[in-house]
Amino acid sequence: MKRYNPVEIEKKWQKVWDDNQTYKVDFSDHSKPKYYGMSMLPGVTGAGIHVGHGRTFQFSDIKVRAKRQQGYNAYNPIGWDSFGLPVENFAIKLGKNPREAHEEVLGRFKEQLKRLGYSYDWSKEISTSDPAYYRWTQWIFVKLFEHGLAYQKQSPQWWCETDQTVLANEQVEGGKCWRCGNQVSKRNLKQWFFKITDYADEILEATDDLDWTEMVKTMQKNWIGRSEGAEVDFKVDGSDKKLTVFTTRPDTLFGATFMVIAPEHELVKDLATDDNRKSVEDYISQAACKSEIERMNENREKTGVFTGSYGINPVNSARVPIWIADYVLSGYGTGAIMAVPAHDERDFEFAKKFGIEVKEVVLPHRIDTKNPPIDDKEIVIRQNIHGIVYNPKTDEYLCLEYKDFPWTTFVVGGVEESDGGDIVNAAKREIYEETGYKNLKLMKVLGGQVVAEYYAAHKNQNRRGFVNGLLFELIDDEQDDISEEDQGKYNLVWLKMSDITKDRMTCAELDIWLDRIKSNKGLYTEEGILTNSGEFDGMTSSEAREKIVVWLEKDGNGRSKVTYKMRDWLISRQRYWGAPIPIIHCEDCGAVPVPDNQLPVVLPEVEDFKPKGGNVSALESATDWVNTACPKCGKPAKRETDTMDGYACSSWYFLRYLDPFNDKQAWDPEIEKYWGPVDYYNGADHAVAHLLYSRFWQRFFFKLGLVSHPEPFKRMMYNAYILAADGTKMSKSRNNVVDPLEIMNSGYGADSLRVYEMFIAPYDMEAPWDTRGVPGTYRFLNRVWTLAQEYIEAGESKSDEKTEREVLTIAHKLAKKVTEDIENEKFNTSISAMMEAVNGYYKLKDSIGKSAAWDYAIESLLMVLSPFAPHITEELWGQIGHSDTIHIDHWPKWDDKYLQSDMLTIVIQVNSKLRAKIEVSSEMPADDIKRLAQVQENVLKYTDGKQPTKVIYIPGKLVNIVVAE
RNA sequence: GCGCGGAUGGUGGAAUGGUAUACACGAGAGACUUAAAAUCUCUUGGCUUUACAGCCUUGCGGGUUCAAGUCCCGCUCUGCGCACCA
Repeated sequence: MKRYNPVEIEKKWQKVWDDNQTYKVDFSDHSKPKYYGMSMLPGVTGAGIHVGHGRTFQFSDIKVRAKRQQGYNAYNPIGWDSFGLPVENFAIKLGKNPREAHEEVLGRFKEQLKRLGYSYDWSKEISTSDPAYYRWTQWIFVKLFEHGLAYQKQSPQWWCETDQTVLANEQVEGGKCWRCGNQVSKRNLKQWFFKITDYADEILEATDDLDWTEMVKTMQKNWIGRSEGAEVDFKVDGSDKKLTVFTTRPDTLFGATFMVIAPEHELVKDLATDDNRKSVEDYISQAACKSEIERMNENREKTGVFTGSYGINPVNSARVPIWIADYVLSGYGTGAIMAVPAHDERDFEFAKKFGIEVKEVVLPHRIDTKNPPIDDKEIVIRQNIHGIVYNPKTDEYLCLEYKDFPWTTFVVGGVEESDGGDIVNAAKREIYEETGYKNLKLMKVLGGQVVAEYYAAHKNQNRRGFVNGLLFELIDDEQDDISEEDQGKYNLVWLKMSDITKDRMTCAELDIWLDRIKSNKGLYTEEGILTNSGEFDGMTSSEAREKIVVWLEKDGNGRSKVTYKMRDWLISRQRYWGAPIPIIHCEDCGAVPVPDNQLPVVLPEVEDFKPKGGNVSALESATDWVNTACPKCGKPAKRETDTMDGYACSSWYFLRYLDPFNDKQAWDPEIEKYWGPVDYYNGADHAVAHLLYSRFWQRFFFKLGLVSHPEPFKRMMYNAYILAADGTKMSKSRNNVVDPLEIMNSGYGADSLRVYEMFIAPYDMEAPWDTRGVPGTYRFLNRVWTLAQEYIEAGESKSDEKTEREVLTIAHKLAKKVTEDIENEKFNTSISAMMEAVNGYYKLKDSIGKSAAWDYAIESLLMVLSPFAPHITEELWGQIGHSDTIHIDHWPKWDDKYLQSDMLTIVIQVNSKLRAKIEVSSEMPADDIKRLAQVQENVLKYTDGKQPTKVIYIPGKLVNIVVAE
């Protein structure tokens, strides 16, 4: 018997696949359905991939392999993300030119990928730093420029001191550079941007319909951060200027007691009065020095200065002071806000610190669900108080439990004339009258009023109560008797906080009181009913919001407005290793795009490519290259010296994969129409960068008619991290990586590793790496090998009909299970199913041999295992007598008639507890099964002679006998 | 703080509302062997029990249901993302 030698057979088959170009795809072959799937473009930085990457590449390979076997013309592409900061930094570390550094380690990557047996079409390999590729990246830049989607702007942007370049928002993670992990700061520079915000709405809207991992969709939606609201113009008092603010809460406009502008706001100088100029200027220069990180780290303690100017609130002509503070961001909205301290936490903090008025304009609103208002009944307004009495000795609260109704309440009452309109007096009086307690200390007034709506049955009217809650502490037990009438109505009870629940208490606004007893927040930031808001009083927030905006629009003082958190994509980099931005700056003509016939703008060779620092791009030194002629007027002009963000290169590569050698266009739209869009099995990065940028570009191409779908990735599944032995994410920078070559070289080979990578956990769940698991899958493949060898060596099968049937049941079940699991992308359970099947075959091994059943069992096992372990299956496929490759057009069909066996196991429960199991023929009628179930010995023990109240039968599964206990 | 996940044996993990712990790893026992490795077979959630069997168990507390890991309500812990976005 031949022994399983993975190292030998893997080498052999990899060469055969290479020589035969087994995985080469002919795009023009439309005789079969197509399948296009891929994983991320690998970046070549470092010694090679680790097993975490392996899991990602593995996954798409299995998916594509399965499709290829199922009769698809299936394409699994490969290429290299070779431009950009990561590669350049890697080169600097190596002390080499980026091109040399890249080429030096590329071989290692290729070796790893080939040794892992991925079914890439190597004949179509691409690389983003190849001029034949970036010629088209530049062409796309020019197209964007022509459509007004690439523009230059001076503005404060993230700057990484270590990497000496600006970064996009998406490349700043928690205030740190995505590459080097050092803190970044802001610099005010003139930079190139792609106008992704133009597509924000479109992208956002399409997100819900994508067949993507939900988490990524959520991250993208949050990143885009759409907010609906309004812009409101405040006139500046004593000036013809106006200050425009953005707010999502126009319903709180009457509560604006001050305004705040960002230190970078353009009106800063105009607003600072002579008296305040010095302090304003000091504050601005201070804010400019402070890094963004420092701003964040200062525990968000609010700082700011008064400008000396006032704004006029268009709704009520209130004169409100204008402040400058760095908690208002210049890049969002209009860089200025109206501050409503009563209804916004940040404004509240600021107002408290600087002693500014807090004006409440929105009251919380609750409708009593137990006694809801009835339509068409009169609405009566009441001023109410809730007196909540706390006994610190027992840690209990005083409540009234009514005798005639299922009501429990705090002390509730109205404010009477005799109280002088004072809610504290009213509450004390009511507590005394209803409970007799005399000695109380006011702890706190529980915030502002709350509006509670309910139906008062005894008066047949709807009531809208404006309720104040007051918390008292009991000083001592001294108590007078209460009236006999009241004694007949209710009992006094003391309840623990844990017993004061929504179900027990008759109080629609209970949650608000409990919240306010526990916390000292003192402000209400949600929606409610308007108060102190002139003609809008009594309206709900949503109603008022609309009416106020309409009212503002009429006088031109405001308009509804949508704002996004997402900013435009900053793409210039002051670094050498990237696609040069194809722009020529001419003194007369301005920024002129390089004409198509002059593309590519080839990246010049320079002596010293290292970053120069101080906003100077590395390409400045290539003076021969920089100095050129304006394509428009011919006068001397200078080339743009910034290069493009590496993400630009990787935003369209899946399109180039479909036409990698085209030198007339970026890709042929006809090919894309047939092959796009792609299924994407992505690594755990880039959720808001690459995946968003690509969607933006694809939509742009779609508008130009260059692609047939508005979305680039039909299915996108996002894998979770592989954790290293130390429990942290596996990565080069943490120095905890496991090299797949190491495992393969230790004798287990690629197939065992591949199977283990998929077996370890579902793809979208993070999983700790444990190399000790590989021998387990190696053992499994060995068992497959042994099974096949015994099958080959045996003659005619000696099995009887029953065994044949058992073999077929296992085989057909397996074919169905693996086919479905692959479709549903649950590869870990398909491997379990294969292991189970092999275990089953082992039990029947004595009968192995040539027969219809065993032929099918062995062949179908090899076919379903093949995407996971392509080498061993190809080898055994040949050994059992096939001359073609297993990897094309070989997938088992199953027949449902083999899936069920003749006998069923029925579980019998008594009162839902498992008491017996019976084997019955699948033919047996339900009534017979129920009857049989009830006479089982162990069942009788528990039914104890009683008649069942119910017998539930779930066909083919279980009987539940319910008896009274 | 906000948003999105996760929590099941010693470990990784399975379970369309219907036998919880599949499949593996690890551990233990046995067979083969001069011996070891490899291989094969069996055992393996906890407690009680010679056995039959019983009780308990899916982070915690409630609820719905004949039946809950799964659905609903309220928590705890944990991972990830965003974070002064008005």
